[in-house]
Amino acid sequence: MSEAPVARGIRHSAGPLDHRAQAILRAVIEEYTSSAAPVGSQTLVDRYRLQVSSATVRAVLAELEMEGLLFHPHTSAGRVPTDAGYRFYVESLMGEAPISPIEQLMIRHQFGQVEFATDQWFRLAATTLASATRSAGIATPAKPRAARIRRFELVPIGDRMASLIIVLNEGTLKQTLFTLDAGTRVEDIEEAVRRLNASCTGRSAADVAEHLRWFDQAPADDAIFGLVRRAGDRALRLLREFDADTVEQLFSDGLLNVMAAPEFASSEKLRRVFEALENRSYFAELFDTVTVEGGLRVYIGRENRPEEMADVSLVLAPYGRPGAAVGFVGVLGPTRLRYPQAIGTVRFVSSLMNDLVDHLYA
Amino acid sequence: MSEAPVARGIRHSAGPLDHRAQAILRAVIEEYTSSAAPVGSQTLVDRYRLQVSSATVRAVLAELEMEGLLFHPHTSAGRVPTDAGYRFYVESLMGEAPISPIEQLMIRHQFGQVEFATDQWFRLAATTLASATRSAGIATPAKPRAARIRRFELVPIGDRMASLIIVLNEGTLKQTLFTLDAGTRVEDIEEAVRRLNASCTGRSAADVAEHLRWFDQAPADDAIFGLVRRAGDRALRLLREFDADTVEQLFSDGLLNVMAAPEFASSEKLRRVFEALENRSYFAELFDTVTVEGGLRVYIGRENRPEEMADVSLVLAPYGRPGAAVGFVGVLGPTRLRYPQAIGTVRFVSSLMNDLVDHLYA
DNA sequence: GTTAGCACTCGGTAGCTGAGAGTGCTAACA
DNA sequence: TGTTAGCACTCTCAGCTACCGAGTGCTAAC
Repeated sequence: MSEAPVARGIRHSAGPLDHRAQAILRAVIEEYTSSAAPVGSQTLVDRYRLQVSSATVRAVLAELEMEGLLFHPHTSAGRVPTDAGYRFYVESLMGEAPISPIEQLMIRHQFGQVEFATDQWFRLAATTLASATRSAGIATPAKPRAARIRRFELVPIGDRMASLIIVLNEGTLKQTLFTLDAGTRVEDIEEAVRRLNASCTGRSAADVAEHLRWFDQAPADDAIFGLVRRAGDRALRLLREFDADTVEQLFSDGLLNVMAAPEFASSEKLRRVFEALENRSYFAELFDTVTVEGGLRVYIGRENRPEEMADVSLVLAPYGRPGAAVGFVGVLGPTRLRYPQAIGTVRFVSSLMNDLVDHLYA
Repeated sequence: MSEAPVARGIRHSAGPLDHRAQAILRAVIEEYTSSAAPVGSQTLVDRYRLQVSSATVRAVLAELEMEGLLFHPHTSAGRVPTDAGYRFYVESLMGEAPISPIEQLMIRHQFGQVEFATDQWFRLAATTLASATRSAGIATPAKPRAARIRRFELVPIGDRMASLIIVLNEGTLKQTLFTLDAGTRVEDIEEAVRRLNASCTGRSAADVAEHLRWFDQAPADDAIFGLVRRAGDRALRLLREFDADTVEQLFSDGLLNVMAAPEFASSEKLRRVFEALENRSYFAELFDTVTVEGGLRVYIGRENRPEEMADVSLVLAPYGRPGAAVGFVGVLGPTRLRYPQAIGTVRFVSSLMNDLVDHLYA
């Protein structure tokens, strides 16, 4: 997996960049970020109060190109940042742009609205990130490493059906339909649930498997034991599926913002990005390497492994509790991303999500 | 709302089309559907075994154009069907293509896999429709007109939090976090749940509101009554939101298929379609007019009200139980849709969904 | 009513040109 | 030694023209 921390200053290059070269690189990136067109020496002199002539700037640009931080689409075009250029910018040049107090207030207010709706948290996170950065926002719910059972419920629906509900430690619900034998009595159901809860509460999938084996020795014709065993088996399968599934839900919003970017006008590049998003295996892989301790990370262009993501950047931050449940929030946009804003916003939203999760453990 | 039934044969035109004209219209549409390029007279003669010359075909094409069923992008291009042309084709010309037995089997098998996972049904429907028609599939879960409560649960999470769970009649779950007063006893919670269940089971939001008023007269300092009242209020709000929200969930899959179509290469049209999809109010409106009795409907191009949807067609079918819960499945693609297949597939999938819902009421 | 023949229309492509943007180099300068 | 003005050079892009070919619509003959 590619190493891509935000705040480390490695650069494999010939010479260090002097102050002026850094300032010019920064200017190129910021200009390109807003204009999406190759940047020429004259433009830089005009707009960035450089106290030198365009000829000097050209010399520096050539130097930056030698370093691999910029490139030339063709002879007579201006310069465009390379992935390495953005990386250097992100690590050493940019100032992180904290989100404005007014905007913070608005976002906090929105999160206040869904304080009690756990299943809305991550959706709101994605939506917020999308609208604040005018890029795509992505988010996953906080997911426990190994789910633990807090409670079972078995609610009859119609004559032969019941809804088997499993409440997990963090309040997450899992549900499955469950067929009842004809004439199953309500008291039997209640007793079965009581026994299930007595023996499974607080246990993980592995533990539950262990405990269910115990029921195998019970008399096969006992209605209650039968129920317990079947419900237990079903629950076990559900839990194992849940545990195995790293990216169970990945919500994204604001893909329209990305579509609007001129680099994706041709629709073919865009299509490939969408494909990469739909194929969640990349994210599963990513989430495995981003730990809560590691904090926020930035993946620029080709640093993303799938070829389809070569033209986009990803700012990703985990949230939650390392030992317990972890989720992710992030921003996805063209490599020409406004990194300071994107990083500031992702950091802010992930801290909000942290607060929400903390409430569950208070 | 525009009337757009599948199987009615109204056409406001000068003269009726003779057999040959119909055959030619059909050929144009089927050719255009697969080639996406304007169809010329010679192509028709070559590929559709018409026993006349291209000159004759040209005369007929001109006639069909007078009727408003075809049009000419420019003088020297072939013919392209108009929305009215497709409509006539759908209503009078095409044979519905039932889905192949092998494919039926495969689809049934997939649905068998999620038989017990109610929350997966509509997702699978959308995915199936997308891959079977190579267009976008859309689906909503079956939603009761007015939700009725089957059971309450209040499961403590951490010290001061609980998860308030409401099981609705069809087994749907609603959940919200709930703060507990410090030192709330487990027995009190259990008693409160018992009382809530006793007075609310089987009731709709309106009924519950009525019954909760009764608790207002209870002593304010009684811990159990306090719990009951707060939980009841919260539940009520949740139910009302649920009832008010027509298009709570709209799942779509296979938008990539639509992106691949040449008519959407320019990405701007595509963007507008995506916008229309994201803005669910159109679907809310649509779902209100499509009744279970009315069955499957087709909306072609500009028959869709939002301007953004002018270039796409929608095949939509309801499923579920008229009195109880209704959901929708459908296919969305370019107006150049393979209507026979799309309609056949939507019909098949909606009947599968019907079967699944029926199990809940058996 | 059908067909062959033909003139005509028009979009798309290829090729050409000039304008403009931006470079890299060089020689002069502080 | 670093900076700058000047200039030739390169390459894209927009606009123009010419041409090809697909396909039409009309007409006259069958």
